[in-house]
Amino acid sequence: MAETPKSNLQLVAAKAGVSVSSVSRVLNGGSASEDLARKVREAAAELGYVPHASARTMRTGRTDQITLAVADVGNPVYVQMMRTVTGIVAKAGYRLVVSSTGSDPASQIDLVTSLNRGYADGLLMSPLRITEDLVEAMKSSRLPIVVIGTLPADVELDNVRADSATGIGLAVEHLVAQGRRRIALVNGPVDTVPGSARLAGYLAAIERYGLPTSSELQVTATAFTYRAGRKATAALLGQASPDAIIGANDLLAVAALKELAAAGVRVPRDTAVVGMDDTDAAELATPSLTSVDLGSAKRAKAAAKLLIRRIQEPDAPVSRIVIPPALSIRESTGGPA
Amino acid sequence: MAETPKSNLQLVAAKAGVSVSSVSRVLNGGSASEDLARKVREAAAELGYVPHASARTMRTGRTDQITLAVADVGNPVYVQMMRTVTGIVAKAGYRLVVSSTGSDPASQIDLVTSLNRGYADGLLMSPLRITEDLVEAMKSSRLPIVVIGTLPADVELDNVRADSATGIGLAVEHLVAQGRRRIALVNGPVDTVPGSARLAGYLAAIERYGLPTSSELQVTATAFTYRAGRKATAALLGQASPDAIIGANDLLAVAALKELAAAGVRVPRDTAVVGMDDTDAAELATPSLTSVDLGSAKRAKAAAKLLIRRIQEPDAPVSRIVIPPALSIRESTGGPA
DNA sequence: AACGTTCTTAAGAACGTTCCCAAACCCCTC
DNA sequence: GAGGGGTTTGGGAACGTTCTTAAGAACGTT
Repeated sequence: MAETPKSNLQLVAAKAGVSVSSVSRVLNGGSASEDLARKVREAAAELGYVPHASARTMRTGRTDQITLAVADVGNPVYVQMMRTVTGIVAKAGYRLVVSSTGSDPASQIDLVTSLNRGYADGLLMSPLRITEDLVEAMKSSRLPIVVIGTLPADVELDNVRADSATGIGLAVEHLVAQGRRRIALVNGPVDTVPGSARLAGYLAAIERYGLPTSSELQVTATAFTYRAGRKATAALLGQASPDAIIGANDLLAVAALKELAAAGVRVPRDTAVVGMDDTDAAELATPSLTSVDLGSAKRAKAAAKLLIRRIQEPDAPVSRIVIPPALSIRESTGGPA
Repeated sequence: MAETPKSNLQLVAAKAGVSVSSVSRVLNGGSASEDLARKVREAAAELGYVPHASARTMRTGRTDQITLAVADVGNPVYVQMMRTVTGIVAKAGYRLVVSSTGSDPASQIDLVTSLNRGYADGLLMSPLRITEDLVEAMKSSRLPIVVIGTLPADVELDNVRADSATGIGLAVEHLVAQGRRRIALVNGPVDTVPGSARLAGYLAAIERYGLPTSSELQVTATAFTYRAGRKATAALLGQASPDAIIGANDLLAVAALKELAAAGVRVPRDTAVVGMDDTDAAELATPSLTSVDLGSAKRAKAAAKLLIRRIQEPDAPVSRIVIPPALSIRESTGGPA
């Protein structure tokens, strides 16, 4: 390989015949005579000088990195968030470090404490499960953290949340308007933040419309994944015959679509299906999937901006932002092809 | 917030009543008397000491970070790679920095040179387009780079490549065995590495089986995305009536499925469809998608291991690994439901 | 009791940068 | 031509860690 020699300020200074501090000044846009600036720039270019990130961090305390922690890089809703956040963060001059934590609270606590190691200026996280310990760790962090998702009311941390309850309300309203009455829920684990929120929203909406609230219409997948969704839907179909199914996220809903197709049930004629998150997967499904847009892209965008603001103004008041849901109607509930 | 005080070795040393170097020694597992070790550990725990990453990097030259550069975080094949790499890399004690470069060569060159800033110990990249400049930049990098994808033969860099040509051969063989003869290709941009490889593989296979090689059977999408795939397939159907379509990746193939459905063409009865990459999207599609497994997970795994090895032994001989393809047969070519 | 050996601890340099502060220089005015 | 202001440049400390080197303590040997 055509080795680029390792270079530093000192070498550049020597080559240009000036002092180290002058090189630093020129390269960081400080005031300098034209002659000096030219010499420095030439020497730097010739040596292929690039500043050493850690050394700079040490001196300035800034890393120009932001960490995004997600439970599962394979979940399309996180993919959507990553895509959005990458853009925002890059525009503000930060690099994005993506960390896949799994759903385990312990590894998330690790992540939060390791933030104090100083390899990021801030943390963006969307925890699936929130424990007291995690909240404690987040509160005592020296570096800013913005949570994408719901937090207990008394926690003084910036956060951007969805409104699952209203979102499910939209789905139920839409289904009821089409004459559906036996509306089932294929949920993810209820000990997770989205899982519990969606169950509560479902129950509230069902009651509001005076629909049957049989426990046979509620099943819980072991995870928010396609595979778990297939199993849960199979169990559901074995114990009830719903005329509509709401999946707690798009993957579960797509799984329901596939399981219904395998069972010979026609969608939407016999059973309508609604997903949540309105990810790419909803559009790609066949039939395309009506889905509750919980604003994941907007949430990610708002959270990233919030974090960047807080890094710049650590003492700004705590913000809590709620992104309102919307319904994207597609074929799986009789919408346009 | 319950501020954790900022702590460093000096504070811990003062609290324990010992020297800074002793604290460092104890915490890094060097030899020390039991008494000293105990005092140090107590003081460290009490202050909630965590070592400062950049300071350590400065001294040791290691960052414990590995960067993975992908063109598009939304492409399921990259998602698959990310998932695999995250695991391998974490097990070896590295954090993963994911960088979304887009398909622009300039930003990839930026990335390579910025590697010399020293915020990662190595780079894993899967470039869509390879230019001379990019190759030059990669060759002159001081830090190890492993390329996932095909490189010009004379480039002395570790790389792990797929065998698209053989992969397409498998697809064509499978289709021909079912009596298909008008086999179309929905390709991505041909100025990309996968795009050109797939076109070449397609042409070779078509010729090998003595099939008609009409240019009307070949269309090129503007990108490897669903949306571009819909347009390209629509154009294809306007100019030819293929009895099979090969998509250059799963997203293009899913787009073809949807476009065929919209046109009232039955899959696989009228037209069979094959994708490439064998991602989650293939299984989730309806009908489920036969797909050429180009070993993306295996490639990512091999590349990550190669990079870790090279970081540890910079002078190891250059490795070129080829992962053989396989065919996952599903409903879209008449496979099992 | 003096000396050598081994083990434990401490002092201090170094990594590459930024930035405060002081030195050097230039130009103008009296 | 000496004094003053302003601008340009350089010296050197500091960030927090690791690691080399050396000093000191403890112990055994002659």
